[in-house]
Amino acid sequence: MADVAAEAHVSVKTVSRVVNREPGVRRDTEQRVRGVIDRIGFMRHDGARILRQGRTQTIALVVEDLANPFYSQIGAAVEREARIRQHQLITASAEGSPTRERVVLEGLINRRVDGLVVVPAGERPATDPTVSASGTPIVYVDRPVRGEPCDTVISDNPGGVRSAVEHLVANGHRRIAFLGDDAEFWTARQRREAFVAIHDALGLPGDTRIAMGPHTVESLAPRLDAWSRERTPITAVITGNNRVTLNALHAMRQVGIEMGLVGYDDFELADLIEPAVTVVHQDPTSIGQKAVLQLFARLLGDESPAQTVVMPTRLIVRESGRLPASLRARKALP
Amino acid sequence: MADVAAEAHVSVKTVSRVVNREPGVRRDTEQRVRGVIDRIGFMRHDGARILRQGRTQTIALVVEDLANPFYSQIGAAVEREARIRQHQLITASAEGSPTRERVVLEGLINRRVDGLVVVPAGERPATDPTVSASGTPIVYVDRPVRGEPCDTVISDNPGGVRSAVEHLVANGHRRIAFLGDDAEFWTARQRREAFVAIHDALGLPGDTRIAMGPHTVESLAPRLDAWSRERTPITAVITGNNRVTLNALHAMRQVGIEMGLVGYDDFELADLIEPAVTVVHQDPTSIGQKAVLQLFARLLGDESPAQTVVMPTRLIVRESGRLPASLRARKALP
DNA sequence: TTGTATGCGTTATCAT
DNA sequence: ATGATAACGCATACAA
Repeated sequence: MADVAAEAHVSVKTVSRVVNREPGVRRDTEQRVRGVIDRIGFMRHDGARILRQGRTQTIALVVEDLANPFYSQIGAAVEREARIRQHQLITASAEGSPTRERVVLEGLINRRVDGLVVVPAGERPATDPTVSASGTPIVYVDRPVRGEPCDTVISDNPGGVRSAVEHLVANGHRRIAFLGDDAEFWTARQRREAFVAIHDALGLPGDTRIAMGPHTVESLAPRLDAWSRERTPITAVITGNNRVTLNALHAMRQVGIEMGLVGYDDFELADLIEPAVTVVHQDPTSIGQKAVLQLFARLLGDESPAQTVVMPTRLIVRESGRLPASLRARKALP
Repeated sequence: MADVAAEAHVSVKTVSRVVNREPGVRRDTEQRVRGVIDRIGFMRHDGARILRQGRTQTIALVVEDLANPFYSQIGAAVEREARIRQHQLITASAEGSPTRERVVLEGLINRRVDGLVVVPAGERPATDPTVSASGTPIVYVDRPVRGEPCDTVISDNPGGVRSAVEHLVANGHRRIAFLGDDAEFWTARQRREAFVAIHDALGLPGDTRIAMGPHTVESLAPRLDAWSRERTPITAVITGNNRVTLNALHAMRQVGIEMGLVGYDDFELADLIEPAVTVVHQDPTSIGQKAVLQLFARLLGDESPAQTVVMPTRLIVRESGRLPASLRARKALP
C-alpha cells in the first residue's frame, strides 16, 4: 500500500480509501491510484486489516470426520452460507477425540475466528474454559453439550425413531430389534432410549432386543442370525445411523437373512438395493444452514437466551419395512 | 500480552519468550508468567503473529462441491495432512464457476494462505494473473490447467478406462457404449478419448456409441433402451463417473434393462446392488495426500520443475461386468 | 537473564 | 479532498 501511495504521489490513507471504496476521493485521483494498483499488482493484506479491525471474517467448522457424507453435507451447507455472507470457512477434524478437539478449538480461537460450528466429540461440558472465556459465539450441531444451555441444532431423534417403529408395526412387524452405534455417542443413546420408550408405549412383546456398537459386519452377522433363530425371532431391525445400516446390510447379505429394516440416515442408492431401504432422513443441509443462521445472528449482536433447535426428520418409505413373505406366517397373532 | 507483562512485572518480550517456549527465562519468572497467563486467560493473537512472521500456517482447498464424496474424501485427506504439519485448512467451493473461482482465489490470496490445492473449474489457464503474481504455491488436482506446466495430481484415466474395457471384453462383451459426463470437464473428455482409442485398438465392432452429459435418469433411460434395441445392440456400458453411474443404474432399473456395466469411481454399497457393480476405483485419499505432499515440498523451498503425478487406478471386479445370461446368445460370433 | 525499540500492513482519528 | 500519525498485538534485532 505504501508502494502504491508513493507511486501515485498520494498518502496511504488515500490508497486505503480507494481500495475500500470509501467516499471522499476525487475522481481523477481514484483513477490514478487504481491505475497504479493494477500496474504493480497490489493486493490488500487481509491479515493486517484483521489485526486492525478485530474481525476475521472467518468461521470454523469442527467435525469428527470430513469424509462422512453426513458431515460433508453439513460442511458444504456451512461453507455456502458463510461465503454468501463474505466469510471464509476453516474446516477442522477432531477425529472423535475430545483431547484433539480441545487443541483444535484453541488453535481456532488463537486465530480469532468470528464464530464456531461444532459437532462436539464426547460429552464435553459446555463450559470449556478456553472457548467460553474467549467469548467466541459457538453453535453445537448434531449433539448437545452438558452444562449451561448453548445454541444447539439437533435433529428430532425421538420423532425419527418413533416414525420408524410405527412404520414397521403398521406393516405387521411385532418383534423389532434396535442396532445402535457406540453408546458413547449421545445420538446413539438418545435413539436407543426413544426406541425403548416407543417399544413399551406400543406394548410390543418381549424384552426389547438392543445391541449397541461399535459394530462390524463380522459382529453383526452372528448377532442378526441369532436373533432371527430364537424361539421368538425378530422380524425387523432398526439401525441407528448410516454406518450401522451399511454394516447391517452387508451382514444380512452375508448370512442370507431376510428381515424388515428401517435405517437412520438416508444414503445414495438406498432405492436401488433389493429391497429398497426405508430410512429416517435427517437433512444435513438444513441443519448446517440453520446452524450458520443462528451463528450469524449472534455475530450481529443477538443476545437472546441460548436456544436449541430441533430439526424434523422425515420417513422415506421404500420397501424394506414390509413384512417379508417368509415371515408372514408368524403374523397370525392377536 | 501487554496485560500479562504488566501483571507479572516483566516486559512483553519475556512473556513472548514464555509463550513460545524460547530459552533464556529463569525458572521462577516463567512460573510467575504462566500463572498470570492462566489466571487472566491470555491467548496469543495469531493474527498479529502472522503479520509479523509472514507465514499464515494456512493452506486452502478449492473444489467444485464439498458434498460430492469424491471431493469430500480429498478434503478429509488434505485437512489431515495439513493438521499434521500444524497448518489449518480453509475450504472453499467455486461451484463449478470459473468466475466464482477467481473471486474465491483472490480472497484466499488476500489472506496470504501459504499454499493452494485446487480442483480447477473449467479450463482455466495456468497463468491466472492474480494467483501467479502472488507467488503462492499451487497444486492442481483431478484436472490439469492449460498453459505453462504446474504441479498437478491427476489419476490415470486412460489406464482406468482401458481396464474397464478389457474386463468387459474378457467377459465376452463386444458391443460396449460409453456414457461420459459433460464434455466441458477435462476428465470426461479424457476418458472418452481413451475409450475411443481402446475401442479401436481392440478392434471392437461397429461405430463407437458414445453419449456425453449432462445426463439425467430421464435422458438416460430412453438412450439405453434405444441402444439395447438396435440391430446390433450393445451388451455393456461404461459410465464416466460416479454421478453418471448412479443415474444410469436408476435408468436401467426404471426401464428394466439388463446389461453389463463398469462404473468410474467406486461408491458405497456398490457391492450390495444386484448385480454388484464393478468399478474403476481412484483413491481420493491418496490423491489428496499426494497433493499436500507436493505443496509442502514447495513451501519448504523445493524449486524443481513443475511435475504432474499420475495416480494409478484399480479395477474392483464385482459382478456387473459379466455377460448377462439373456444376452449370451449373441456371443456366438467369431 | 531480561528489556527497549522498531516494524509487519492496514485502518481510525484527527488534522489540514 | 487529502494527509500525518497512532494503534492493532506480536516478533525481531539488538542492548543492557
